[in-house]
Amino acid sequence: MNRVRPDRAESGRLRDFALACLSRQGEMSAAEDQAARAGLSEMHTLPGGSELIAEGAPQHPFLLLNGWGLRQRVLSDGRRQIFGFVLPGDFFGLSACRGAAATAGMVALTPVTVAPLPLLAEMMHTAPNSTLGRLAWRQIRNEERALCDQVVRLGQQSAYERLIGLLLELHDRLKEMRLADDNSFVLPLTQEVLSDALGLSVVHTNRTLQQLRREHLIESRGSTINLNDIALLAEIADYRPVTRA
Amino acid sequence: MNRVRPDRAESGRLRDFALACLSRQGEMSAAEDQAARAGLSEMHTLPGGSELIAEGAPQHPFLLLNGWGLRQRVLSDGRRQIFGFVLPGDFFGLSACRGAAATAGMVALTPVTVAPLPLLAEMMHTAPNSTLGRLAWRQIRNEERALCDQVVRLGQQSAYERLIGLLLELHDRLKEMRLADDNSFVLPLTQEVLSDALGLSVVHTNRTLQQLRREHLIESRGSTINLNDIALLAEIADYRPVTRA
DNA sequence: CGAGTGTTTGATAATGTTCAAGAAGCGTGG
DNA sequence: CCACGCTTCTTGAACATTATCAAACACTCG
Repeated sequence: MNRVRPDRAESGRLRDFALACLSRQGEMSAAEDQAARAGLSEMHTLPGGSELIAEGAPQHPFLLLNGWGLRQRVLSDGRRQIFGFVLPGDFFGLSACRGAAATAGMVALTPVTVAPLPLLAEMMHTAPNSTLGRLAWRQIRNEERALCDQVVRLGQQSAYERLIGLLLELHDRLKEMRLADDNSFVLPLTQEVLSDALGLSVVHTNRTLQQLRREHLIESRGSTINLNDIALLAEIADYRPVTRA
Repeated sequence: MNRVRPDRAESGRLRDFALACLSRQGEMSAAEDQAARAGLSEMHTLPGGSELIAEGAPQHPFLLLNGWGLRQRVLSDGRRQIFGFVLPGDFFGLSACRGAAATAGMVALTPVTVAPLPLLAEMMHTAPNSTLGRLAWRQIRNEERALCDQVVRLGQQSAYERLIGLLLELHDRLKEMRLADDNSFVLPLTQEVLSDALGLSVVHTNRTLQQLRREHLIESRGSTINLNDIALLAEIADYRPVTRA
């Protein structure tokens, strides 16, 4: 495992980011704060492509501080389905059943910085009304909600709608973490990854993206993507904004 | 609400079934047993088509004693995606966050008999290691697992594979509840419902079913369906048996 | 029997995939 | 700074899968 510690300035920035995430649902108790800081002091960076959780393996809770991950399953013939993306500020490695095997693999898409938060799994069960406990449950619920959205996309929507729906979801989630502008964000995904998430071939994803660009619904410079008319996009894809209460 | 109480013989049978479901994960404490019996004494039957939980509405925990339900979302243009089916012995109306809005609607597909179990939502948080608490979590985890399976089906599999995968899942789950034979079961679904679950048109579902029959992989008499070679079917659909530990 | 719902069929069209190859971008080492 | 190799993106053409439309048939229930 190619673990590296982020440099001093970066690690300070990430610690602040983490503490903001952790107290989004309310102030942490002294004990929680201490546990969180202990976890944060162990933050480390892993290269893109690292497998953070193997499907079916036991899992431990982490907070993603930087970079993108994804949750996936690989079929025996090599096909891959991506369930969703894990963004900075998301917790991962949580399960409703303590110590249960992971139902999905978790892989780093870019280099990622993560911090272990073993207490999260504990508090989820021992102190469900604590700040950390509530965070953990909220994460599980948000994941369920995102999975449902994914099912609807794949089951009922056209390539065009699927792509729009996913872009809107990512934009929403990044904006909530203050990692996106009002109508643009950095999308570090190859078209192949996008395709595996949307259940499309790479070629078709490419052509659908081109169509969106031709229609001036999106623009892209490098990996930055611009959503030109979010209200219109949302209507096209029947998008329901995430209520991440 | 067209509530009806099941007749005496039926209600006794269902009570026994429920108690078996409730103690599958271990014996209930005296308090749990009492709460369960209180809920069971309020069991009632609703006609097919009843909406048991509205999407986005607050939800309360129930045990499904008889009949089939489904979890779905309806898009604004009328398209419907079915997330999965709720079978006898399943709990529904549970959420990781107490009092959270339902992420999916729950509708009775056939007439259903249900029993309220308000304690389940409580114990999930207050006594996570109790028999009922563990049951509740297991249910949430199983739902997540089933949702992932559904995403893989819709995203990566052909109509042929999807249909097989769903039939195998239903058979497995029914068998676990002793509601299916070794290789046959009653499938009370119209092809339209099946289509909305599989993300296919009714016509295509029909033709795919015919193909399976032509190849002698399945047989059907009325609504009873026969899986003729489960091992082969499982291989075709890359099916992973549900570990409902 | 008649109405309604569910299933089956054929013909045609849309959507998406595969294959193959070329162009563009990007990091690395000389 | 350039050349090289690699990955990613783009394009065209042929093909496969699945949807849509329209109609006939079957079954059940009142």
